[in-house]
Amino acid sequence: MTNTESLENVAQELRRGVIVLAVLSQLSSEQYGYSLLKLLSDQGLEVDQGTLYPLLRRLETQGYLQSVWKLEEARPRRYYVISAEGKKVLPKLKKEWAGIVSMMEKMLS
Amino acid sequence: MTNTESLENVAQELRRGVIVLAVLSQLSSEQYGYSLLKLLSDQGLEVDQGTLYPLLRRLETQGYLQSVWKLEEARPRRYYVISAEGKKVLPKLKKEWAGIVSMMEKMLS
DNA sequence: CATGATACTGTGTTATACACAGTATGTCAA
DNA sequence: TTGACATACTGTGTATAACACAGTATCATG
Repeated sequence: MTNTESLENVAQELRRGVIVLAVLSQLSSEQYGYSLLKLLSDQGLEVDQGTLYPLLRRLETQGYLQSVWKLEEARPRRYYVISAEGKKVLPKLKKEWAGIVSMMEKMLS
Repeated sequence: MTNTESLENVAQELRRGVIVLAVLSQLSSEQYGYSLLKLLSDQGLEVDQGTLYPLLRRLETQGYLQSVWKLEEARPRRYYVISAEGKKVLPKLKKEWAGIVSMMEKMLS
């Protein structure tokens, strides 16, 4: 493992934590996996397919997301939206995040 | 798994990511495991022993930390400090972190 | 002297990210 | 029209890491 790879790993760990929050926050409007992937990367969060798709399924299993297959479009797509449960959790997560940010601000200064 | 537990899990994921950055930033001055544990929790970051100790060993293996046993004190303690490699990586991680924070700020607004 | 805080090691389990492979359709330019 | 590339998803295997849990032992203090 090279040094740059190793740094990349640690930096990755940092980014990893926010993926769930990012996904939940973006799914207030309906998205399918691939469009969400693009939406996130547009905003600066690069997520691998092999990470996002399993994550979506996991969050659905945990009840934070709902999904439907839409077959009427050109190409069949599985659309995800935040669920009622997810909507309850999201503001709590945002608060948690704000807390982390201000904590780290103090710690790093 | 109850709902509160489940929320706790997701919130935990969020916190998890910053632990490495927090640890590296705090180890500019020498600390032993337990004192670091207290130092972090004083600043609002609760980390489990079973998480912190393995993490310290891991970061040492990866070359970001150095450690020495100090036996001369009342009780033998393993002291950790950031290594030269760690000092190179830390500012890069801080930048990465700043990037994540501003990205999430946009995403959540 | 008992109790709780301190201080560490080690193991097993589970969850998770990610790599990798595979499938298939749409689009567009040469 | 065909080849390449983007789109869009599923599924499996593996390495890693957090965390629970257990165990050990010393120090401080009421």
